[in-house]
Amino acid sequence: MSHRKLSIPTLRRLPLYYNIVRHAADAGQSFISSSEIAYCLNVDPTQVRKDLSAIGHRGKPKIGFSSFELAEYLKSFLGFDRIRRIIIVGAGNLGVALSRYSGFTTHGMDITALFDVNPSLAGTVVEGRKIRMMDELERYVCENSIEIAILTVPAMAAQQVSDRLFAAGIKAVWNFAPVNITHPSGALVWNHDLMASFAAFIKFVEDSPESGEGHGIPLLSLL
Amino acid sequence: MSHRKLSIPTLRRLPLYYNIVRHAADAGQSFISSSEIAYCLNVDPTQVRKDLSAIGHRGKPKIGFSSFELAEYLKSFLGFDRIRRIIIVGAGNLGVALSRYSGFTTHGMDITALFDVNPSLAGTVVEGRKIRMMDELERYVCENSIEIAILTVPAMAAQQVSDRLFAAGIKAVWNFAPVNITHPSGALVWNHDLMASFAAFIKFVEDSPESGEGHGIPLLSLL
DNA sequence: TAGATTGTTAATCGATTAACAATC
DNA sequence: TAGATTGTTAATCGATTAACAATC
Repeated sequence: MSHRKLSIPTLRRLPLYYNIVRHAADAGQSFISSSEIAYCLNVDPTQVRKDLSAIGHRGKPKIGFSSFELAEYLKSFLGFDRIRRIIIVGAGNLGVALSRYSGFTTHGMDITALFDVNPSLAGTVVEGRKIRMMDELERYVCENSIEIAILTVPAMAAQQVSDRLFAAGIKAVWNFAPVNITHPSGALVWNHDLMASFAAFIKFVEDSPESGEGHGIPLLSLL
Repeated sequence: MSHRKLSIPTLRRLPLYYNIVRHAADAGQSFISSSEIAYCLNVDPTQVRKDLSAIGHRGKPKIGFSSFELAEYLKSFLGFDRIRRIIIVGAGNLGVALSRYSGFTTHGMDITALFDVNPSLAGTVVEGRKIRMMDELERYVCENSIEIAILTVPAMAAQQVSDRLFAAGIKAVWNFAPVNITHPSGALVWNHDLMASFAAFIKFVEDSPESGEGHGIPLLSLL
């Protein structure tokens, strides 16, 4: 129980374990071993056991982990069974694409609204959600106690918009703009620079020897 | 020169350095120190110097790094000045959003085509590119010597589509589907599971003490 | 020059992996 | 039972950080 502090690598692996275990459970497989999970992700089986142990889940020696139980445990631990209200700020290509992504809903993330500065988008309905104008932002965030925002505005506007979000009470921002955002203590920014990620990937590919030894990279750390 | 093998963490930081340095150069700042770069990303200045040293770039003691020169160096090192042909397979929300993202073009990534199974999308033009049907896939990849594909198909189809991509000669896949893809040796798959990343973020946020000590997380490793 | 910043070697830190007893 | 798999402690590995001489 009482996980003191999970490392970020562990935190990143847990959702991947969930995908695998959920899939096994759905396919009717009763038990799954740490080796099976580890093989899928190309990590060490010990790593898997250690991570699961860290969040307080016990397996059965000789048998493995009950797929269904573990899936439910991870689901609960990761909070996929609880609803969280989230807003998307910036209803451009990416913002709209994310708002249409069904994965959010199935993982308990309720995207309650989209915001944009462009008046021509006012009232446009995307996936059942009306695009709101930026001048409604503060009131909406306060009245609905929103704490998490996905930021998909242009880089130039990211800092300015973030300042408003923090002032309105937002505690965490998932930032897709390729800029560093300064933020008050007590708030968090998790940068997700798609281009930077892709560039690192390309470079990795080009630096790799022509004949990779198949499945040899820790896919994981590359998330 | 001759960087033997850059670590993945280093590889992920380089594009972020580029963003910062390019921005400084564009703003007319002649020189930038490792500390300035490090501060923006909340990493250690030594880290920055070590990374830059690893790719063979030298700074000037007492002065720092020439913003313009470093920006150009990183641009060249990361290959942003060379054109690479890429295809997007899966013209759904995300695939279309990515194809519209101008960042690819400005970083030398030329998205030459989109593919989808949905016949009703046949011929639809997105950002000047015609959506092609899957039966053209193999021929297109071969004839245009495409080596990199962005995979934005539903999870269920990911493995099957990947098999076709590898068979056609694709060497690297940037996979957005939340499933592990088995691939032949010599090919690489870089998973980019948006939901898993977001889930780790949310969990991190909820586990953090209410009063974070502002800007205290290594934003970096969280990319 | 003196002070500031680089480049690099050495020390630290933490994550991954190995080893192995416990167990169903 | 014997064999397989877990859980955990110890060892390894590699990335980050500290220390400091070199330098403009």
